[in-house]
Amino acid sequence: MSREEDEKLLFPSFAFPAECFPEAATSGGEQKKARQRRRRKVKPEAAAALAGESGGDEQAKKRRLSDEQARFLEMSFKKERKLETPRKVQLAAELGLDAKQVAVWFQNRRARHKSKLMEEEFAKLRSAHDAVVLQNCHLETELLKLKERLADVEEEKAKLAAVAAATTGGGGGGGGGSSSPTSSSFSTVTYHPALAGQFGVEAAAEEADLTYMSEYAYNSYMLELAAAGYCGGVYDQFS
DNA sequence: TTGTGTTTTATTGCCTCC
DNA sequence: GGAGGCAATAAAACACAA
Repeated sequence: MSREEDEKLLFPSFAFPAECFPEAATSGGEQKKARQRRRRKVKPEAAAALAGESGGDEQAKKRRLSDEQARFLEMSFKKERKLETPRKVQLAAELGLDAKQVAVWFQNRRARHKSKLMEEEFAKLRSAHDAVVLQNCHLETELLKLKERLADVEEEKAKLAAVAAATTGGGGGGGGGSSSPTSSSFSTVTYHPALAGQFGVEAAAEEADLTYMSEYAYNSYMLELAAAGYCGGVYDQFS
């Protein structure tokens, strides 16, 4: 399985944007490609060295470090990520290893550390991304509810206008001063004249923008509506 | 036991810095 | 130009399920 396939399996629905990898976008990217193109074999002399000078019998080709050695190196790594030469030589002497082995161990340890950090960073980015997707979903739902409510209000408005036209046209001053409009199907909402303009033609475009509002802006908008007396179940949480 | 996946140790080639 | 770092990779060592 190739590395790319592997990564797709691990991170199926996520791709870092190109700007996350400035080096890949510049000559560094070419560098990387060149490196990937490279295919090498272990040189015969290196292979022989690995097999041991005595003809490569039972002599271990790769010697695993003892637990003690590994623990000691790990402690050193916690103290300092990179070794000055004298410290490297000292460590090697203390552990009975080659200075080169110590250098290689630190090199590999730094690589592991870096990859772990990247995994953590990836996890953080993914959870932030998921949170934004979720919030977007909530906002879309809210938008739908608002649109339904708007339609109801428009309908009520039309009915009231029709009633008003009928009564004024008939000439009679039909009894009593209190004329606050009410709604049978939308009784928790007080239709506020000051808001009438907001729910006209421009309102549709304005509402569409809700989808892209930040949570803060969205909440502020809802608070404004609540303060203006435009209250309903949907807005209860904001008032 | 064996096939397979993962981890660890080591090498190679390129780059940067002094 | 040599030393040291890094990315990519090879291959041994190890873990473990079947």
